[in-house]
Parts: sequence; C-alpha cells; structure tokens
Amino acid sequence: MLQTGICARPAIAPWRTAFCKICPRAFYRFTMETIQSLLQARVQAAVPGDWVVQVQPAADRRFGDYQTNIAMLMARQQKANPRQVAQSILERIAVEDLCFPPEVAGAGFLNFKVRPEFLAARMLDLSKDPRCGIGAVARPKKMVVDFSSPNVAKPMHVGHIRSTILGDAIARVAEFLGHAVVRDNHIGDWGTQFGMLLLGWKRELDPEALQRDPLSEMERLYKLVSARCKEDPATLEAAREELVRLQGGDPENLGFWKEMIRLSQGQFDAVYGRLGVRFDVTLGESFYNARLKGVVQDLCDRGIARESEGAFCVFSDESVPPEEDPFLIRDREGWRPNPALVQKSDGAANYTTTDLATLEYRMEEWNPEEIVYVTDGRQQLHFRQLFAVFRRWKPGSTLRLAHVWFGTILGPDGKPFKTRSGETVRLSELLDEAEERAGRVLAEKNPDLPEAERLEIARLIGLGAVKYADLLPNRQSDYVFSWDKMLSFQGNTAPYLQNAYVRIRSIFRKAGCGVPQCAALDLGTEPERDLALKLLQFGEVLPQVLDDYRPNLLANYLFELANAFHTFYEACPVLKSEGALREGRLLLCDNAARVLQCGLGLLGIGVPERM
RNA sequence: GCGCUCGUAGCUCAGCUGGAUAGAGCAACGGAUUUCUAAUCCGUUGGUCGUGGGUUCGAAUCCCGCCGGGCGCACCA
Repeated sequence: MLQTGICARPAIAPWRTAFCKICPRAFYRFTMETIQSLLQARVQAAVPGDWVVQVQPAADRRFGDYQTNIAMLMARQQKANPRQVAQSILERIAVEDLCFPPEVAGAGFLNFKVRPEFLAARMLDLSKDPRCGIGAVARPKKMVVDFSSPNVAKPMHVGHIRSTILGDAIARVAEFLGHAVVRDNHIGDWGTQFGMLLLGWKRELDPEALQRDPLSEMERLYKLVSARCKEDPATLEAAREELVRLQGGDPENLGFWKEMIRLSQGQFDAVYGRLGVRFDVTLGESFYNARLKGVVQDLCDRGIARESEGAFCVFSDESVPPEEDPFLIRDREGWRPNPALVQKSDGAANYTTTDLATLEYRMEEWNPEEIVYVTDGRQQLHFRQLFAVFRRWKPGSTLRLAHVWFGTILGPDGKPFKTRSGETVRLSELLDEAEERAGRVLAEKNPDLPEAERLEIARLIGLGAVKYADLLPNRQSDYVFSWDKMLSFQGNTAPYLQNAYVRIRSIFRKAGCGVPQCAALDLGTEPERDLALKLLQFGEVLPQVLDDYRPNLLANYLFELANAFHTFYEACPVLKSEGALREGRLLLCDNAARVLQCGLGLLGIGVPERM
C-alpha cells in the first residue's frame, strides 16, 4: 500500500525517461539535460545494466556536488568490498568533461565535483532557455486533477484552501511539464442539505439580505432550519418533502436550486479570480444524477454490489489479505464486513455512487491515464473503497487513480483553525486579512510607494504568503497557521523569495540595461558557483514534484535558491564590477530572477517588481 | 476495539522510499551597512530522532511491541 493511496502501478518517474525524444520542436532546441541525469547516465555506462544507478545531490558540501552509493549496493549483493567495487567503477567511468576526477570516499561513495567551466557553459544555455532548463516529458499524459470542490450555498472557508492551492500547484506543474491536464471542480450541488435550504428559502428568505450578501443569507437559512429540524420533527419532515420535490423535478424547487447555484458560482468565481486559480470544467454532483441508477444496476448485474438491510452495498471479494481489504474491519470477534454503500435503503444513491459515475463520465469524455483527487486525509477509507470498487467494475482499465490527501490547518491552540468565536474562517476574509497585513508591513517598510502600487504589491505578497505557507509543509502534516510567520520577511516565507526577485529587478533598473550577451562566464567565487549549480538543479527538482504530488519539494528548492542568491548578492557586487565580470554577474542575476519567477509561478505565486 | 496517520532542537517544520558527523527557519547570543533595498548576510548555542526490541556493513527512514496525540470506522460528503 503506497502512502499516497495510489491505485495501480505508479508510472515510471517522468524525469527518468525525459530525454526529450518526443518533445515539441519549439522546446527541443532549448531543453537541457540536468547534470544529475548526465552523471547518472555516465555511471550507468560504467556498471552492468541490471543495476539502476541513482546519482543524488551530495548530502554535505565537503563531499562535492553529487554522489552515488551504487558501489555499496553492488558490493552487498556480490559480497565484495564496497570501496573496491567503487574503485573499479571509477576506472571505467568517463566524466572528465563534467567533473574533476571523482573520488571514492567513506564506505564506498563516489563523489563528483562539477567543473566551473561546465557550470558556466550551462549558465549560458540557461540564459537562452525560456523554460528555465525544464524539458517537457517524453510521454505526455492526459490527467484529470479533481480539486477544491466547495459546496453550493455555503461560503468557502479555510477547509477549502489546501485542496485549492495544492491542486492548482500540481496542475500547474503538470501542465508545465507538458501533460494534458483537465482541471475539474466537482462542486457539492446536490444532497440532503437542499431540503433544508429550500424550506428556509420559502419560509424565511430575506430578499434584501440575499441581494447584499447571498452566501451569508443562504448560510443563515441553512443554520436556522437545521437547528429547527433537530428539535421539531415537523420541520424535519417538511425539509424532507422539499428534497423529495427537488429530486422529483418540481419546477419551483428546481428554480430556487438553480438560483442558489448561480449565486454560489459568483462567489466561487470571485475567490478563484483572486487566487488566480482556473478550472476547465465545473461539474457538480447533480450532473451525474442521471447515471446513478445505471451504475447501481450495473454493479448488481455484475455481482459486485448486493442488497443488504435494504441498501445496496459492495462487500469484500476476498481477493486481498484481510489486512489490506478496505471492505473488512476487525473487532473482538474477528473480521467483519465494512461495505461501501452504493444505494441507501431509501433508494437514494450516495457519494461512492456519484464518484463512480463521475469516473465513468471522465473515462468516456477524456479517456485520461490518470485522475488525481486532492482532498483531506479523512477521506482515505472512502477513496480506498472507491478505487477498489472501480477495479472490480472496470477490470480492464489501466487508469491510474491517486488520492492526494493533506492534513488539517491548525490554530495557535493546536486545534483546527477557527475564528476567536469558534466560527469557521471564511476564505474571502482570510484573503482580505492577508492583503491588509501585507499592506501594513509594506507601508512601514517602504512608505514612499504610491497607494495604488502598494495595494497591488500587498495583494501579491499577501496571497503569496498564504499560498506558500500552505505549500511549504509536507502536505500530509497538519500545520499551524500563523500570520506572523507567513508574512515575515525573514526565514522561509513567500516575501523572502519575492524579495530576492525584487532585488534583482532593482539591479537591472539601476543598470539601465537588459541581459548582456555573454560569450563566456567565469564563476570565480564560491557564491557564484553555488548559485549557478543551484539554478541548474531546478530541472532536477521540478519533475520530482509530480512523483508523489509534493509541491513542498519545489518550495524548499526555491528557498534554497533565494538563499544562494542572497549570499551571492552580499559577496559579489554586480554594478560595481566591470567588464566581463559585471556582464557575467548580470547574467547570473537574470537567470536567478527567471527561475524564481517561473518556480513561484508554478506554485501560483506572483512576483512584484519592487516591494 | 480496529484502521489510517503523526511523534525529530525551546517553537514551527524538512529529511528526496536504507547511507557519511540528523538539517532549516524562528527564538537567544555575537558580528557585518559612507551599499546593487539590512525586507539581507556571516557566525555561536541548541537534538539518546516518543520508547523497547529486531533486520545489516549502516536505521529518523524498514519490521514487531509499547506510550502519547490527531482523524476515521455502512445509510453525510
């Protein structure tokens, strides 16, 4: 069982096969192999073919730039001396053009230190590469990314932020690597809550309030009726009747329902507009209603689902050991069934059925190779069952299904993030506050900025801070939400990264020139060399993001890059230097700015020209 | 009870599917500014990786037991 809940064999990591054989022509000319991949190929050529060589960035600077432990792995199997195996690889390896003569170190590591001339040549290539050294994948996939998924008639809140931001970042990276991505917003526009909403709409609607703030009014109605239902069976019954009428196609209820969707979509559009998130399709649960009966019927016909206590359920087929079976659960007595319901005893389908119908629709409509679901970790069991039912339902399908789950955003008290009064925090208000806070810091640090520009920069910084804080931790961790931390200009934050970009732009403004056409580059100092190496590693890191859907790898890389740039900036004057040195440093600066902009852009974060 | 997940520096977190002396940010302390934005940089202090076993040349990482937290366990999604 893989950690991400991936169903079916994962594809080979794209970057391992990404040598641009089928790249679109426009990219081909500029696509750069990474140093890592070059070294890997060279070591591979020096060892027997049944070994798969991994070359990795060195754990410690003293060991050089890259290292491989292949000799130790080989020695273990051959019961040989690891250092001797390493030595024999060394004798066959040809890397003089890339590195200084490699060394055997420690228990049998091979360490590589890249020649500055090689890095310099690569810097010149990078400066001409509009894709910042990122090749398109050899075999583009069609993939659906299912993310955000807010509910109609409810304000979007912090609970939606991780799915939205993670999903958007994953989609952006996949698109940039050349995959064909369908961004699908599977909104919650159907279900029992509409019975209560309709009842409230008919009995308690305040038209003025609805016009002023439709989401708040709908939320008020829902809470009102929901509370009444708990104490008053008659209200509950009335709500149920409204739901039955809606499901039966009653024109009045359908009209109100559509109006609620329309009003909600306005809110979604506003929030997504601010966040810079876009969708290719927004198909709510209701879209799949017509298919539900057929899905249940088909599952029954095939013997996958059967009746139990009036409901229709999928039970274990005992094809896997009980410990791995999502349809079994153990108690004191032993293993007992833990079925997935596909139809409730009242005849209504539930979300497993909707998800199956959605899967079928996506196969028909797009025939994707992969579908990625970005939801919180509490739905793990649901997706394990969903994927397992799907395998039994469509046994011939090679579709890869991945549940990319994430943890909870916590408040300072370590409990799920809420307002002081215990309410959920609205996303729109959260974004307002982010911009306001960024604006205040900006006014203090840089009072000379004109108002309009300050607001625009505050928007970029505020939104960037929120997004970056969400993307930096491992997605499976819960993390503590802290305004002070995310908006700090020190440490691993979006403003720190944006500041690195701003400093470079400032240099070019002062220089009054564009990027120089260098014929050669001399990386004479450590900070220059380090920066160059780090810049080239963009192409190594980015494809890894998709291996396990972890944008935090990119966030971490960008922080290290910004750090390397700041170190360079302190140690290596650009404008005060002259001639070739100055031009070379300007070129380094430009490369750094472009990689920062590109990388942050892939996280959905924009960069200001000044701040 | 069962399952999933987490437990790493005072705090917040990384740790790339077994590699070298476990890293970063914040906080604390000490330095650097007639400057290309100090919104920065450099340095110091700080960890029995919850705990006990196991696997092996080698474990924060894999396996088993225990302790503690979060979440989930058929008609909500």
